[in-house]
Amino acid sequence: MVRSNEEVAALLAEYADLISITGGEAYKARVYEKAARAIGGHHADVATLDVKGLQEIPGVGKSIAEKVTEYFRNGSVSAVEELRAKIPAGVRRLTAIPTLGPKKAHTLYEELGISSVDELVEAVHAEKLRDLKGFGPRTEEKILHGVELLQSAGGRVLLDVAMDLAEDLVAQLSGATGCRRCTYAGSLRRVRETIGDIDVLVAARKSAPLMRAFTELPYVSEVVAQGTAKTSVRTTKGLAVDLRVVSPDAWGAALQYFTGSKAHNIRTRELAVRQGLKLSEYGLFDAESGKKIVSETEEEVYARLGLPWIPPTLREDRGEIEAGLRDELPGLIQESDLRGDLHTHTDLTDGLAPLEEMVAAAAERGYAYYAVTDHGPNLYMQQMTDERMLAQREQVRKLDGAYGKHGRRGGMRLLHGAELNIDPDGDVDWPQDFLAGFDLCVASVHSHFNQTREQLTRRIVRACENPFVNIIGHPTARIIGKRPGIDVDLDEVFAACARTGTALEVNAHADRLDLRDEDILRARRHGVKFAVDSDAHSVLHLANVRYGVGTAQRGWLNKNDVINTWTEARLRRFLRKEGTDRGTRS
DNA sequence: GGTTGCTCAACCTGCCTTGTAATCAAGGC
Repeated sequence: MVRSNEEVAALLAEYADLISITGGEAYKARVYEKAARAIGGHHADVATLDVKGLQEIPGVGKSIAEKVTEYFRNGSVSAVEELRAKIPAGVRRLTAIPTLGPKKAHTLYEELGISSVDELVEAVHAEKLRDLKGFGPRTEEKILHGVELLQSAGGRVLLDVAMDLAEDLVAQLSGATGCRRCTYAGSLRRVRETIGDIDVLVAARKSAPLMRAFTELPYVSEVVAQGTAKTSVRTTKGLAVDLRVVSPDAWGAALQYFTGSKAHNIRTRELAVRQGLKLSEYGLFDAESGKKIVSETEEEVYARLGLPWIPPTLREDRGEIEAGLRDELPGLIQESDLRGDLHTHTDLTDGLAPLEEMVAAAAERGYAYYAVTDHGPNLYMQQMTDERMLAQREQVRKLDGAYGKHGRRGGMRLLHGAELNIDPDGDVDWPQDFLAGFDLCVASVHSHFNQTREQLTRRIVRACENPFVNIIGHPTARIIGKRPGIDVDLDEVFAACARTGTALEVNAHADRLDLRDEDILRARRHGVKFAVDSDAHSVLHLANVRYGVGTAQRGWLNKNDVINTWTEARLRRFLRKEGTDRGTRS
């Protein structure tokens, strides 16, 4: 995301919160929330736009456009400052506590002057809340509990953690009495990079046995709410899980509804309304007669709205409705399209498994080719030398062809490569004559993350211009929840990649997912190619490519965009950087 | 406050589920 867009999005979101806390018009708050999302996801830098240009962003009208330009002119927005003066920042933070919304936060501030989480905890212990209207002993307990959760878990978990739990839940509930169908929905089904809570959906005639089976699972530590339609629990690891039981004939409508996203659902709902229909989790109905039209499958629901079935990874209101109406949805890349993995490690450097084991596991996955790319010598802790790298190459050449592809002839081909370190100047580990011996090179940033934007941009562009660098590994170097991405002019990097025939990685490791979906969308417009790689450091990691494929789908990639879906011959041509202005090797 | 259909007004997805005490707030997609 462009940094200035991020700033403006945060400012507008804050304004929306302040409006709801001060009891302003609900619609007004919603409009600012919507504009914040639209600007956050906008492809161009909003700092470069004037009022007219800003108004072309959907959801941004004259008033918001003027506030944005005011922000870039003065560094602040007077309307926001006025509300900030009324409501201390800490009050807004109170609403992050589960079960405590804007109304209660406002009451706490107005009546007791509470403006921070610490003050709130103190007030609860002093039993000051009891005199307030709407606050009872249970509310006090819930607030303390909510604060604890807020401070321990921090909310969202990584995709792989959520997926492991969800798949187990689905397996368990599928075996329960009366379960007709069971799957996970929500942001997990859309393969978002982090998951706030897991939504599990079951089709059954009677809900009670399912709810019971659910709450009795061994890793359920707390039942937050239990009803006939919905039960919410928290697991021993602090994850929130909702189970919803729906009637089997409403399965499609419910799945569509609970998969979201909210923004996507708003759009589908609008489509329904315009056609005199009403869409809810119970089905698609005639608005006048109330007669149910369809609800059993997602395909039927979408079809009746005039849409093809939309893959969950696209359901973010990023143009998928419009594309669907024109019947121009992309043919998304699938995991089965991957013919190989181009970024993996062995125990020669920081991997856990020896070469033979990694290669055997790759062959097991049915790959047509597989690249071994251990770290070069510039990451000092890896203790790499020319001799060790060349010895590995010899070993790779010997194994090449020894592993069959599903037992068929013409076995999996092995590529010998390296993951080079892009140093602060944009140079990499070895001189060109040594690099020429590799089949491919991934180059990545591993240190000096705090250089200036100009330095970082130049650094990566120089790496792209190296005729032996084929893939930029985890391009922003972010670690989700731990380290933000480097401050780099991605548009300049994308242009350099397109110009030099350098692919960008979609690193599939769940704590990286780098590039991220939004940036993939932008890069694609520059004509960049991608490599969806596991960056596996162990046999188990090879399977992480599923998250990379999900992320690539969220970036609207088809298989032609991804070099490791190509045939070996086409891939090798790309690796030689032929036909680009860096096609000087070989 | 923005958008839509049509010049100013109507509409905004819209309803469900749950818990708690307050006759409503919070949270969900």
